[in-house]
Amino acid sequence: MPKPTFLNLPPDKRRRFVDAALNEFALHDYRAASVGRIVDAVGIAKGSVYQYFDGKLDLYRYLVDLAAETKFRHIDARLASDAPDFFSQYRQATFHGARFDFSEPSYASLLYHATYEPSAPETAEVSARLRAASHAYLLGLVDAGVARGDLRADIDRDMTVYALYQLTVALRDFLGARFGFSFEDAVHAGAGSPIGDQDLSAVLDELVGVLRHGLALG
Amino acid sequence: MPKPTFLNLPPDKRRRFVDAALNEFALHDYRAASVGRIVDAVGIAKGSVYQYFDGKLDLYRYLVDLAAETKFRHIDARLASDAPDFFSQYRQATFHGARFDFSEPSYASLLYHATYEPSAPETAEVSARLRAASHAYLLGLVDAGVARGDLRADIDRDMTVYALYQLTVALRDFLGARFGFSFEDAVHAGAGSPIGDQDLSAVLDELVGVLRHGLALG
Amino acid sequence: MPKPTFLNLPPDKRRRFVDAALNEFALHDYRAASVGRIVDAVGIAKGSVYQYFDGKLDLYRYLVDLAAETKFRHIDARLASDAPDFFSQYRQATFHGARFDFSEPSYASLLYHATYEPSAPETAEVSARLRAASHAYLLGLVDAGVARGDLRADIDRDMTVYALYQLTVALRDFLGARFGFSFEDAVHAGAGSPIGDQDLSAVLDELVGVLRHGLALG
Amino acid sequence: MPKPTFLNLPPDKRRRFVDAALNEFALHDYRAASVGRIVDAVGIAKGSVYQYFDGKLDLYRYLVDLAAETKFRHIDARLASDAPDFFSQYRQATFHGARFDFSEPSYASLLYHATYEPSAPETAEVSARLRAASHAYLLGLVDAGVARGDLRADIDRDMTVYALYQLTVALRDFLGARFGFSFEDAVHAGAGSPIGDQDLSAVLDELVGVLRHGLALG
DNA sequence: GATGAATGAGAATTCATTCAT
DNA sequence: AATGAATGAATTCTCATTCAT
Repeated sequence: MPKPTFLNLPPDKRRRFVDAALNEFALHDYRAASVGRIVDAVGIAKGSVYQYFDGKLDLYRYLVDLAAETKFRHIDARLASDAPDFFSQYRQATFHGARFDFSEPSYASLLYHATYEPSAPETAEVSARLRAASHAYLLGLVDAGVARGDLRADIDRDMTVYALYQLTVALRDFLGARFGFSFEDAVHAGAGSPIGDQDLSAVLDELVGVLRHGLALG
Repeated sequence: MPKPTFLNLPPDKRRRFVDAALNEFALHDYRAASVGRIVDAVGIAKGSVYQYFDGKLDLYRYLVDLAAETKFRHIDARLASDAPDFFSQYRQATFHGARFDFSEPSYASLLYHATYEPSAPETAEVSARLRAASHAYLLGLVDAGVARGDLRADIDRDMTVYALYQLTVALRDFLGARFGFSFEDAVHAGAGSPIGDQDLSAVLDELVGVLRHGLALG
Repeated sequence: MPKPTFLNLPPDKRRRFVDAALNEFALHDYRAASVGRIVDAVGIAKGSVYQYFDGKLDLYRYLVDLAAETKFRHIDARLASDAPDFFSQYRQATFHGARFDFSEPSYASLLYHATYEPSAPETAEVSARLRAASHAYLLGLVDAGVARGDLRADIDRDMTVYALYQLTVALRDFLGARFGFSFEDAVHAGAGSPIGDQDLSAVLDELVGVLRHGLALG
Repeated sequence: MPKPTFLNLPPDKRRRFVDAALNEFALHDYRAASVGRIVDAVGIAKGSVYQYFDGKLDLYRYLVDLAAETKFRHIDARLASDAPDFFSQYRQATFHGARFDFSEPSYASLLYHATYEPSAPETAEVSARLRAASHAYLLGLVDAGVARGDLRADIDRDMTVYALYQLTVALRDFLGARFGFSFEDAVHAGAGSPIGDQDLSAVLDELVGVLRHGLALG
């Protein structure tokens, strides 16, 4: 948890600090991220970080939570309120999630790292929390879909959630590969929507198609 | 690439070295893995590592390639030769892949780390090569499936491969979560097949069912 | 020396500050004591300490002097006025000193630290002054004892004082060891007289016996 | 415990390292002692210290043990073998102990610090071991004295040991005060016997006299 | 008078790599 | 071929003190 000192900071300074920290953790995983580089980038003293947070892990935890909340809020704010079926709901959420990732590549990369972070045992709890939040979100979607009759009632809910989660996360890599886009570069370059909505829509159509009907012929 | 010195090593010594190194990289990601711990485990001098390999990265590259080849060979050797359809082929490959992971948890953990390794920029190429090999393997399966008429002809081949790849890799986590199994513990404990063939089969049936027919009702 | 700011403080606030500071220096030696922990305990700003005192050393000096004066006053107030002999005088002073230590473990621990404080060169002068005060006190006792004929006239007065001083200070450790008592715990727990007057008397009888007649047989 | 690396060091280099470390811990207590200053003095890399020892605490432990053993050995080697009475035994041991302290002021100061070291909780065990060794040594002397009839049979053995211990340790300060001698200066200046045997003997005669017959007249 | 954010030198420790033997 | 001691840059974290508000 950030200390009061951090919360009392002038908004501009706080923003510059968060941006630099975000950048560092987007470009390097937990172990490789360096407190020294962050303070150099912001132009403050090393000790200040420890006035703001309890230490590197505390800062990391804050950033991951911040990124997750921001992304979820971004998505929720854009979901159509008229209840469509499960697949279009998932499609919408994924669409806006991807758009968020493009516009905020630092958040996206941080979350990606955090998802697979094995670089330090002390981060396990952070990763677990992040996964749990995503799973809960998807489980809600799936259960509603089953209730509404969009999904087969006999599916293994946990496995379905796992599959959806993995496919959604993997979208990042797939889009990168297909459209020659690198989130790492984007972290340096700042935002920019390098993949058009049309392209993104096409990919999602394909993905949702597979999810809906499977791969088998007929 | 291993230096000649390494290849000329007495097989037993070489094996002990590989085992210890495997263990280290299974338990820690690239950055966190320690050359010192490896030499301590084997009981050789630190300098020897640099007589065998160009450095930590070179050793890592060697181990990842070794693990990948070993796993692929293990799977290929067990695939039924009479041509089944795509889904049963994928099911078989995945089944034997999982069995391999259980019996060789060090290889499995190393490969898992390598798949998501972002801890050091210098490992990017190793990870990329590993992914490329897996993709090529799956792409072969998919193309054959399309040719044979098992799969719809209009699917996006790359996306299909991506999806299969992710779901296959994620199986590790899913099985761990469902059956309370930890690969990290297994690395310490040695082999042992903690999940019965029946349980594994049930999970794969479910997964293949989804892949075949999708999630939608009717 | 405390600055006027400190002396003008509302008595209650001043007391709370002194208590917290006492506690800190009782639990840690000079180097290890933390200004930050003190202000946290009192709930004031860090800068205030520097409005009250010139710095950590100045505060430490004040506390040591305060503790020494308080302890001496405590003892003097309880000494029987009818002049007994030297040994019963020393016995009385030591008895009340020990009682003071039990009832004010923070003062006691601070003084103990200060007696042996080598953790920072800048505290040397404080320790020296503390010793000098104790020595002067004991020297008065000894000289009176010689004058009165309680003590041999040919003793080395300085050495006698040194011996008395050391034995008195060491009493703390001895009582702790014998009765399983920890001043550090007492600092946390608050006062309480964990060693009964009877036990204390028995120990002092023994000590005074040795001082009086020595260790030799017959 | 020193690592093999340290034990395999060329004697000269090892000696230079020990000397520098001894100096550092003689001049500063555990907390205040700086690994950095030691390596600067020896002219080696910081990392080397961690090739030799597990860390600062391990090094400290080694030095304290070394100093204690060296001092005990020094004393034991000089004790007259013909069994005198308790008091002359104690006198001899103390005499040679003091001579050792003068000739090896670094050892002496280190041991003095270690005796009263409260500067870090992690050193508690080292101090406790040091005290225990001294107490055991003195207890042996006392028990033999009682058995031989040199000491009264009704003395409190533990208290007697405590008293002897304190007085012996305190001799350092007393001699310093009486003869204007500073161990800290001596650590810088190197050895030299600043106090003649005659002076030392006179002090010890006085001390032993008090121990033997007490302070009381007649 | 009080505040508390900023400072920055200093601490211990790690570890891949080198190279003389 | 093997050794293993030496390196030194890099890491996180601490804390008394200052000073603008």
